[in-house]
Amino acid sequence: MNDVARLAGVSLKTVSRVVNGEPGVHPGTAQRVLAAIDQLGFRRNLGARNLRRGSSTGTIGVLLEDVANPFYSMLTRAVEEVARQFGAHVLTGSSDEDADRERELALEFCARRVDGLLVVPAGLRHGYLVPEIHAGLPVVFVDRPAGDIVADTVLVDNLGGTVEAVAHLTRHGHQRIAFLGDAPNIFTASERLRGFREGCVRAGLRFDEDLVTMGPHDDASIRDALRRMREHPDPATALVTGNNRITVLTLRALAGQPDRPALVGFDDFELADLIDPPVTVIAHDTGSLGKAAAELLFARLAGDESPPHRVTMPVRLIARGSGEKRP
Amino acid sequence: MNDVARLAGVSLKTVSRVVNGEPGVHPGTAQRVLAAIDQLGFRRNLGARNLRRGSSTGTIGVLLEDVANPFYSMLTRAVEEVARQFGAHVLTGSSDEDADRERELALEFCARRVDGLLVVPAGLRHGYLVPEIHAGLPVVFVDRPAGDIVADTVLVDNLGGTVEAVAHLTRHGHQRIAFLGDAPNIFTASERLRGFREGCVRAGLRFDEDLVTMGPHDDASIRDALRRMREHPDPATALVTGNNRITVLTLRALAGQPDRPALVGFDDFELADLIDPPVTVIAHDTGSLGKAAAELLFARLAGDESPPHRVTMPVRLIARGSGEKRP
DNA sequence: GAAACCGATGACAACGTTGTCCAACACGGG
DNA sequence: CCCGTGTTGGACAACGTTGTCATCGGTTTC
Repeated sequence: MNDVARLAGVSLKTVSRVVNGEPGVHPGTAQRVLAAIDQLGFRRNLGARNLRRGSSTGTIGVLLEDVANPFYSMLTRAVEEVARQFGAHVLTGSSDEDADRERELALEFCARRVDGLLVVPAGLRHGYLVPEIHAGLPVVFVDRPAGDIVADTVLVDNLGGTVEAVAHLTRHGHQRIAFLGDAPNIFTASERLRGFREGCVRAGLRFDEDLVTMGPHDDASIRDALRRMREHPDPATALVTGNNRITVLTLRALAGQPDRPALVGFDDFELADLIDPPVTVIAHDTGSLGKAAAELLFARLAGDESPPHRVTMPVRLIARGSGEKRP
Repeated sequence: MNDVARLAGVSLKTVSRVVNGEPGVHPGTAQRVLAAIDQLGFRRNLGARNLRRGSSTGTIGVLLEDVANPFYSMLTRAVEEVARQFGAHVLTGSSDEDADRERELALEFCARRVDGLLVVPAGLRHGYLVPEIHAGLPVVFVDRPAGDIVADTVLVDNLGGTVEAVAHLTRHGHQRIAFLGDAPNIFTASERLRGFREGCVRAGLRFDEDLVTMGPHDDASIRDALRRMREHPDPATALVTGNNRITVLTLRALAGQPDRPALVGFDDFELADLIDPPVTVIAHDTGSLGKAAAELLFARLAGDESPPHRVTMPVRLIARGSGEKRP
């Protein structure tokens, strides 16, 4: 900025005035300044500006498990969209379901003075965020609640969704239903398991531990679980899968096999309708989830001081066929 | 930091020393300082630190079309991974294939003093980046080259891929092959069209304009193109689709139709193997693409001053069945 | 016992920007 | 001719941090 001032033959402050469009600069002078800026390729340092003005950085941090997972990338996109409306930008970080990494990233983002944080929590302890929240940093938890603090949270109706999945299968005559869920320390996984139990109870089915396999899962563990469920003395005729990744692993394991069980998967996914048979899913709008969370965050930034919200987004069953096979 | 100093009864500088782990601080003093830091929930302001030290911000910007597109989210993830190794973070922005928005985002990121920029260019003019590049900002273009400047670029073998797609189809007896491509102003789309032509020539086929339909595409335009190709006096028996989105739209349009044409799609996608028939694709490793680009960027940041590189990543045909149907 | 040295600490300027305040100047009215 | 007024430009401090250098006890060394 000094160089610009020198080249234009004006003072530093005048350049600042021009850059900020403040009134009270002679048009001719402004012209000279702009020319100098152009010639030198000057770009003002937003960091210094924010420091001096004490203003916000116009950046929000998004912490999630893996930006490459379609579920989260849709979420990120929705958040970016909202952020854009508010003139903000998005810093993303993948925690890989590792609480330490999540914490590390969160604190790093705080040190960069993000205006707010959107977190899909991996860990269960979030006490480390208390000082930040206390200092005025808005934090919204998405998809899973914070472990040990109360804060704004936007969830999906995990329980209702799995109850509905079981109901759908029983409506089509299934009595023996298996559940393939993710690691039980993950909130959504345990909620969905709870919903599965609840669904069984409501349908008057006997809840059978043998038919439940929780993760973490890979190709082998899925095949294993499917084999056990097939070889059970009273085998399952249908199954509920706990998230999009498990559903895909299951579909791959079942591909080409005769006598495939009926299936309802939690989470919709692209091409679910093109698989044979088309996959019935419990769908929730990931975009809306991200949008709701981001809007909540920006409402806080705009000064909303009401007590923490806890929003649950609805889910809906999309019947495509895979759940309708008769036992 | 002042508050911490006061609380600990030391000078500002001593706090700075503790925070930075500089030697020469009495352990007892350091203890007091750390206690004060903890009590006040102090977190140093990285912006101010970078300003004073003139050091880098440890942030790189990634500009792409849409973070929600699986192709780009895998790219982002790979970039994030490399960035992490170098202790950097990632600021993402979706340009939505809009050159103005891309420019706006790029300049905004520059004002935030990102250390480098990874760009999947939407526009064709990148002169606006020249001052920045000249000022030492490394920029790597990914998936598409810059319009009017020379810079590091990491591409995919678009031409070779489509040539191979056509060859695969002709090997299986097809003589009439259609091409469904994206908007011709998009580099990858025009390259792939070029490859398609080239493939036809090499196979000794007559290149027929009637069988080529370029985008932008939506559901209706795809159905339209498919209808035209079916109703052609000498109809196509096979088709090549120009990217993952077009492939999916096409699959959906063809679903349930009798007498489906053989198909080879550019870009691999999840579940391609589970569709009936499994979809033969020209695959390229998006992760490697992002990794290569990010590594190039960080090499520049580490001081590599060699002339601009232009890397082309290989593609490979994954035959799954959809390309093998006899005409 | 003085000189030299060491470890611990602090005062101060500076990074690039902007807000506050004042100076210089031209102009018009009395 | 003087004063008020409005327009334009500049000096200076401050944002939160760190690098440089100085200070100040206390200890070792000759």
